[in-house]
Amino acid sequence: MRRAATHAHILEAAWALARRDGIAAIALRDIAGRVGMRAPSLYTYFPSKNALYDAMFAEGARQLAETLASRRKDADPGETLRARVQLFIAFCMADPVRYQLLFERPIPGFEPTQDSLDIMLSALAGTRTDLEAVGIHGERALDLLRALITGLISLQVANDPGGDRWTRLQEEALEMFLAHYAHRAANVK
Amino acid sequence: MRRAATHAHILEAAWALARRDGIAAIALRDIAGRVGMRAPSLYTYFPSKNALYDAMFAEGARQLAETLASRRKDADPGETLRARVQLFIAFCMADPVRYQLLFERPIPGFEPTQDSLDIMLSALAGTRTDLEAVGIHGERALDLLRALITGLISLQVANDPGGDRWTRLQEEALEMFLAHYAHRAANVK
DNA sequence: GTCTATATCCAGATAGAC
DNA sequence: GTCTATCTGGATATAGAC
Repeated sequence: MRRAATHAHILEAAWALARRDGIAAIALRDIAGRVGMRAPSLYTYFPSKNALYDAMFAEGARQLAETLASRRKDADPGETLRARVQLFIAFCMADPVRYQLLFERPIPGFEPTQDSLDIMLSALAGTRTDLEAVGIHGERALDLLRALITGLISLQVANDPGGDRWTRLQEEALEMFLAHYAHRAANVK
Repeated sequence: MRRAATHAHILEAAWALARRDGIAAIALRDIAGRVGMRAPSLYTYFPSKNALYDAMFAEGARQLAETLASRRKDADPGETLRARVQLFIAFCMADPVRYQLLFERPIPGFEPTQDSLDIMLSALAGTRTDLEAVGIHGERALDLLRALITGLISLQVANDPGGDRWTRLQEEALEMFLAHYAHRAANVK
């Protein structure tokens, strides 16, 4: 359908502008301009600006789900976990604006719908499984790993965009995390 | 002077509104209303809205500097480091909007002046010293510790405001970090 | 110093013609 | 489906009277 193509075209324009001006700064006028339309015509495709944001969120979440599902599954579960972390960080750095939309709350007044959040949750659900495969269980461990990864990414995006000052620490960070739990397990024995 | 008092009164009103509506959403009308003025009168005290933001930034940075300078200095340098981390996290959680202004870039078009940034830098300069006191040197270690703390705080603020799901992990996180470097040092020997 | 009035600009959203 | 015209509401900032 032509309609679906135009729909996709509008989303594409929105992403391009978001990457240029920031996700919160995109204007319907400009998006419309990019696809050869006037602003009111967008309302044929999206009932509101927040609906457009929600479609962007859902699209990003689907991309993340695909990316993480494609991770290399190694016989060594530690390698599988490493692959997940590496893919996740690469995904975030490949498009910082997408990262911001998915993991921060950059737009006052916008919250993703439950449907879109569900896509995100399903994308992230496998982390627990990969962690348990290396013998690490529990909510605390999951939260600590998330904090470690989040910290690396957010400092990277905020303070050294385009560089690798923090992302290059990812292997060391993961080793530190794994050693911490290996040590705890050994002490329990 | 009356003038200094009014100046402070305006800043106070700005903080109150920022905490209520978000730092990027405060309107000069509302700030003025809170201090019994009309919007244009604020221009007697601040030449622009960004100048007001900059004054808020500088104020927050001064508060951070005071807080960290007051940390307990223990005979055990590990305890001093722990105290610094604990104070820093408590400072951030005590006012998430202030945290956002100081450590994220929540306002499009606003960047703090060099003078204000210098206050921040001086507030944070002691971290390296405290780290070196426990025998941990180098930029990588500093960056990794920063990532760990940043991750805990940003997840806490974003996903469990008012709770302690992540901040309660701070001791474990610091132990993990210290053990990592202790282990590396032992291996080098 | 503070006010009213206004300039200037921007946004999202809707009505209704074509 | 797309357009023009408009509604509604918001903002920062300035001019000039008092």
